Amino acid sequence: MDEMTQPLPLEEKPEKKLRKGERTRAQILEAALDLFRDRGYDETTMRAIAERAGVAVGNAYYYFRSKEHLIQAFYERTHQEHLEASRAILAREKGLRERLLGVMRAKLDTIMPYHNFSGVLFKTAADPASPLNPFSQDSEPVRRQSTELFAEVVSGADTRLTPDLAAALPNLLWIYHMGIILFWIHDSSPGCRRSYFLMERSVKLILRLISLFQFPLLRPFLKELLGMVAELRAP
Amino acid sequence: MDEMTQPLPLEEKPEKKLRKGERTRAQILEAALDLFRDRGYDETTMRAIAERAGVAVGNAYYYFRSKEHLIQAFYERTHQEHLEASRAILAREKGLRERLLGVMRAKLDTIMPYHNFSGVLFKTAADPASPLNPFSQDSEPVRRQSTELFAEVVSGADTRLTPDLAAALPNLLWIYHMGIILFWIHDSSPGCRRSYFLMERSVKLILRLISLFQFPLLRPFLKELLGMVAELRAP
DNA sequence: TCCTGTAGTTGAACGCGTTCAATTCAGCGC
DNA sequence: GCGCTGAATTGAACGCGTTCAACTACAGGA
Repeated sequence: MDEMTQPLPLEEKPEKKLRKGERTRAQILEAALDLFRDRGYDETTMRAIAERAGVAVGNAYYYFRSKEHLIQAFYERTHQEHLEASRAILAREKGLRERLLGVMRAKLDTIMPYHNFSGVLFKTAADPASPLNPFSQDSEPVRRQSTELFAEVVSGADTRLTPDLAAALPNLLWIYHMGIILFWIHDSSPGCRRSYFLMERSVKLILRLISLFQFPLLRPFLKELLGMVAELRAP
Repeated sequence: MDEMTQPLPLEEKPEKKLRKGERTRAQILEAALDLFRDRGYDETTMRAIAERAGVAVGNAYYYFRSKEHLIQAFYERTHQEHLEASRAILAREKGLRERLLGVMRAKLDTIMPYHNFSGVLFKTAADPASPLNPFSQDSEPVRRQSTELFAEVVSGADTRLTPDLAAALPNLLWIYHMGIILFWIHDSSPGCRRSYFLMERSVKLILRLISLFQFPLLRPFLKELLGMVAELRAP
């Protein structure tokens, strides 16, 4: 119901119709999200979206390159919601465990309302050719923001970490959180409680692992793990 | 080039045309896989498949419920190829490291020719509603066979393992190998060498981890990890 | 006021996956 | 041979996402 996704009025010309295209774009997006929520993605046609928005089919393609790109708008919306929910948690909690747990729980809470049709959503997201897939160039901003969030989870905590581990953790945690989401997508337990269970237990395990890595016995192992990740990130 | 995927001649009637439908089915599948490999999935039309198979387009739908179901045939075929390639390796190698490395390398070698359209493969596989997704009831047989393969990798090795770890390893290794495939799908490096690199390095790490778990210091951690996995498998 | 270029808009048309009523084929009892 | 039944096969047709040549609206300079 709220106004547009990327409302960037660079030049403030007249008050009312500062850019006609932006209004049309918002109408199309709103129509699409409404229909997606009501009927599901596959059951919503571009013709129906255009009709509800009061424009011709071709016009929708003037503002959104494809039907999938309409999903991306939704995707970014939940992403923003998660960032805001996380900010409150990170301002409150200081322990690494509480911070990670809070951010991960906020993530699941944010996407929970959309579990029904998340399948189609992430189905397209899993395609390497799709602009929606989390590893693509197209979604680099969202990925970077997300990784920075985990960087703040780590850096703002009162836990002491070795520099190399602290540097690698944001990316490792981002991959970890993708794994939890992948599990959640396939989770059909009531309320997705298995996903919450897995998340809580695995967060516990991660913190245990982190503290274990303080022991000199495990340092070589950690070194090798971090070396591998570093080499993969810089081909 | 070889003959059909599921050649199960239950009744041996005449020699040549024991079941006409089976030949047609094989022709369609062969045409589809050839075209998928040469042009990719999206660029291959059902009309092109039918034409190459020498049948009408509707006939393809008599044998395969959808274009996606043709993927499943591919999935099972590469799976079988991998099983056979692995058998030779497991008969030869006795070290756990060599066995796991060999099986994982065989996996990548098997699916490499199809890297072009593997994206679509995982795209459909990621949809929880799809019968193709690796966690579904429908693909349980393949998943079980695959897990049993990793069970043989572990049980046939000369490495000594604690019983609880040995019991959980097959499932953990199956999940690990899914992760490698996920990386491979998004790997655009020449010859997918990054995937091979990740696989080799991570196999090393896994064996290091396994030997580390012999130390009493890490036993509680292992216990907790195995406990979590067990609880997730039996909801 | 007219001209011109750009942003915005249209809808017919294309190729696709998929469906299905209609048709042919193959095997079997008589 | 005949008739029957189910398997196999056909191809036109449907609805879909997407494209694009053509059109309109409008701001700003001459």
